[in-house]
Amino acid sequence: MKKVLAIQQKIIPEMIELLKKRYEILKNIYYNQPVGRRSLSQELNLGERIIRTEVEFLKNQGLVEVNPIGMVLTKDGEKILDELKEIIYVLNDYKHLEEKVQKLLKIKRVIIVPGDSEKDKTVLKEMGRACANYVKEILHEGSIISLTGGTSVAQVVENFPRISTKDVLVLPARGGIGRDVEIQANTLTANLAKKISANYRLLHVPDNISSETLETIANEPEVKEILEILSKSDLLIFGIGRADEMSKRRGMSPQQINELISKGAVAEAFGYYFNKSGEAIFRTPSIGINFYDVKNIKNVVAIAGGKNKAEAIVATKVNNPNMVLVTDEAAANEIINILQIK
Amino acid sequence: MKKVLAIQQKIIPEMIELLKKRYEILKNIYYNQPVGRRSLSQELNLGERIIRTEVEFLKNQGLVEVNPIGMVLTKDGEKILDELKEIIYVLNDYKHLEEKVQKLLKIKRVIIVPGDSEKDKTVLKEMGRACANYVKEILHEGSIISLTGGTSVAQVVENFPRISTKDVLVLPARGGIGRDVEIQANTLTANLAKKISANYRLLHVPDNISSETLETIANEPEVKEILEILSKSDLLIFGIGRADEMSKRRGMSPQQINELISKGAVAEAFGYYFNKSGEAIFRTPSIGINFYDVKNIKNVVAIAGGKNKAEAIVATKVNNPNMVLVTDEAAANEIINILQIK
DNA sequence: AACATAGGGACAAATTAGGTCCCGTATTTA
DNA sequence: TAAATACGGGACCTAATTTGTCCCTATGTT
Repeated sequence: MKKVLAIQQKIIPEMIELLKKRYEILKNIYYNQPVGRRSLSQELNLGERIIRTEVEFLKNQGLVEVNPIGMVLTKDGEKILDELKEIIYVLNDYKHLEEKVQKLLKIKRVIIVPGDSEKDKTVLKEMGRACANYVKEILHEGSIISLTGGTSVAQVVENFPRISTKDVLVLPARGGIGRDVEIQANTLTANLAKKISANYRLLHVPDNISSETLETIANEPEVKEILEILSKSDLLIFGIGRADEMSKRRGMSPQQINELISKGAVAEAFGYYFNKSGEAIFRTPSIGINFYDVKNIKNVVAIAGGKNKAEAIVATKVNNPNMVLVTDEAAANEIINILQIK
Repeated sequence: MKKVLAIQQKIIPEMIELLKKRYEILKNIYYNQPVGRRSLSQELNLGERIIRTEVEFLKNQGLVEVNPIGMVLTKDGEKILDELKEIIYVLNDYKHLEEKVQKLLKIKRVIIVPGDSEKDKTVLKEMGRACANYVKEILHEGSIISLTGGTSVAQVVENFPRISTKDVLVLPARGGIGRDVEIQANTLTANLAKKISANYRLLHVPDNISSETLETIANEPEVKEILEILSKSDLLIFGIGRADEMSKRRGMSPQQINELISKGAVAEAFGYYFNKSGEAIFRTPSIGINFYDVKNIKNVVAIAGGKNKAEAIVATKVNNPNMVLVTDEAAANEIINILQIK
């Protein structure tokens, strides 16, 4: 397969471009269906007419169905889309890219999804799906999964296939982070547990409270119990954020934010802020998984994409050789840029 | 590979035409190099401008080199051409075609080359090369190869790779057939022998002589010896011709030709004329391999292409289940037409 | 009932592809 | 040695295709 594609790239490169274009269109229809011609053209930055021509073609090929309410992929279309992913993967030599990033970050594995999640929302969905598939593979009876909040992890949950598991427990990695209920760790925990028919426990802690209150809460028997189980979790899924964005989203005061940034914080993950060297220089006052425990967890899966997250990804050093990173093409290339210049 | 191509046919069907076009161009440059733009455009029945655009592209890809004396394939170009053959092969599902024809003709194997040798001279060359490769594979120490004359067999010899063999003997299957020295069995025998550094013997017999003289010659000790070795040959390569064409080329009298055709002769091979039912109804007065011996030869390789040869191919029944046919796409399709209607 | 959004029709504008002729040059031929 | 041939490349015009744009009617939503 690799050989055929290499030959084709040499002899009919236009067609390979066309292949990518149609793949993008199919993918976008799939993730937004039912969707109209005009919104598609906006999403893809392609002229309306172009979309129209391509859609007409895809319709003739029986890959999309055109209804008055919008366009939908047919069964065939979904199948082709799935098969195209593999082709695109090989075409862009992601395997090679993955290995490169994996070696630079000195982690267990990197999974790269085509595209740029900043520019194309479906890429984030693909990342979620890729991550979900990976997690599904390593899940086993008795697994204790912990996860953080955030839009990326939300996509993992969203795209997690409904499966039935045995004796699996899902926990939030931290208590009450973020304001948007949809992407809070607790919400995601519950949703994932439902999808895989697992048990779950939640951690309810108010935002931005004093350290004394925090300690009191942490010593509550019920909370304490969860924290104990949490430290035994064998699978952690977490998103990586930029320090500037996350501190704002957490509702920190401008002074605090300034202090944080001036101290060199560039990344945030599971409540810790990291500087460029990968040192944890600040901890959000909350309860949850302990930084020093993370490095002993058997499977640590980070998810983050987009060029602007690259610096944060590089900075987030959990010092766990078992870490797996799910990211996108744009971030991967930028990570290489950052680390190879040094 | 098959799967990738199947997906691509669904999602970028335009690719196939383009791929074939560029393949044809590369192939034609290769077989005619150094060649100019204009003669190429004539050869391929494509506009001069279109050749120009394509050649410019191929030049940019580093596949052809453009000199003042003409265009030449680069090393890369040759490599790509070779690899493209495989793709074209799978794309057109020749494997399937080959099996179909093989079953219809009830022979051992059919090897099909893309294209139509009537319209494109390079196709005949490809057939020759394909045949040569097959023969090369089955050659072994002590092989006795016999071959007929004709343009097709000439291409086999022409495209035979230079190899060194041990104890191989090459013989003409028949004496003195045809006028064109270049494609006489004797010439081809000598040429092939040189290419594979084998021994050879020749059969010199004048054309169209009386049967008495023929017998006298056949009893000459030297000739007799060759005929005896000939009957022991284990590899026969022969071309198949149309009865009408061959009888003319052999210089038969109009009366004889008329008689032959009215008796239903449609095919000629190694000096025998066959009717539609595959019965040998006439034998050219000459000496050489015996029809009834042919069916006992271990490897019988026939080569013939072009739509108008299909009928002759079907008619030429040597009743040897070991026969292998090397032909082109056009003939193969026509053979199926003829035999499936019945 | 009004509104938003869907696909499809239509057509001009823009771009691209293709046909044709010419020119300078290098090589072969007379 | 000179003419002839065949080469690639430049130029230009035309045909064909692609693309942008606007409008229309239908359908589902508020």
